[in-house]
Amino acid sequence: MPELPEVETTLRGLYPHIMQQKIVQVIIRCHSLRWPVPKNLKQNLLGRKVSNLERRGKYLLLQVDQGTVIIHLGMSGRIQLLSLNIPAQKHDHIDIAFSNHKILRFTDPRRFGFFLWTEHSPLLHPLLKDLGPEPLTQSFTGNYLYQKTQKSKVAIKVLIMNSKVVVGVGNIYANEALFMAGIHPQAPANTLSLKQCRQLAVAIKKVLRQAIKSGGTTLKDFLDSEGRAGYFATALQVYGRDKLPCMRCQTLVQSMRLAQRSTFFCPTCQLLGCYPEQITKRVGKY
DNA sequence: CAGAATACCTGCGGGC
DNA sequence: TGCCCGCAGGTATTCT
Repeated sequence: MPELPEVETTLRGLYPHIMQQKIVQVIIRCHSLRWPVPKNLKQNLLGRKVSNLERRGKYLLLQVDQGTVIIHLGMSGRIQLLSLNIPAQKHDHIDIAFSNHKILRFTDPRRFGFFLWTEHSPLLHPLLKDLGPEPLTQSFTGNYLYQKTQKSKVAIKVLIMNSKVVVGVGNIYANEALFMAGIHPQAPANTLSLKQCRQLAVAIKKVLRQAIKSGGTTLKDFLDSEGRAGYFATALQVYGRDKLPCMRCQTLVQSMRLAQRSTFFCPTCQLLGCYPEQITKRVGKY
C-alpha cells in the first residue's frame, strides 16, 4: 500500500493526536508479522509518554523516553486513529490506546508490515542504517543520483527503487517520475547523462510533493489515519494506464514486467537512449 | 561482488 | 457457482 507519501500522510494524521500522550493500553492480537512482534513491546510501552513521531523513508518511528517502536506498513498495512473503541476486525493486529482516549489501530491483511522495538538510536538499527538520503531534502540532488548511476548497470527504475540509493520511491512513483523526466524505465543506469539525472531527481521530488499534498494515492484500499482516501490516483500519468493514450502525446501507454514489478511508460515520451529536449520545460529548472 | 530470483501473506478479479 | 491463476503500494534473503 504505502510509499513515502502515504507514510507521510499517516504520520501527519497521527502526530497532533498522540504527541505527549500517555500509552494506557496495548493490545497485540497477532504476533506473526513480517518480523515477530517483540514479546516485551507491550510492557515497554505501557505507561510511557510519546515523546516523538517521525518518518525515515517508509518507516515510522514512534518514540517514548525509553526507546522507539519501528513501524513499517509493508504492502497492505494501514494505521487508523479511532475515537471510540470499535470492535477489532479480522486483520486488526495491534491497538495502542492513549490517555486522550484515542486508539492507534494497525491493520494489515498481508502481514508484510511490522512493529519492532529498539532502545538504541533507531537510525542505527540494521534495517535503517544503510538507507539512502531522503528524496525531499537537499541531500538528494541530481549530482548525487548521477554519481550512483555511474556505478550501476541496472535498469534506472530498479535503481531509484533501491532504498540504499534513495528512500521512499516505490513502484507507483518510480513509474510516474520516469515519465515526468522522459526517461525509459529500462535504461541502464550508467547510460543516463548528468542532465537526465538532474531532471529525474527533480521529477522524483515533484511527484512525491504533489502526492503528499493530495493525501497519497488510493488504488484500492489506502486510507489515511482518519479513514479518508488519498486522491493522487486521479493525477497518475502512466501507472495503471496500459493501452490507454499518453496524457501528453496520445501514444498508447505500454506495460512490462521489470524486476517482477508492473512497469508503465510511454514509448514516445520515454525513448530508450534518447532525451527529448522539451522535457526540460516539462520538469522545470533544476 | 552485482544482479536476479525468491520468499513472506491474504484478497481479489478474470478466465474457464 | 467454483476453482485456479496471476497480480497487488515492500524488501530481506537466497541464488547464480
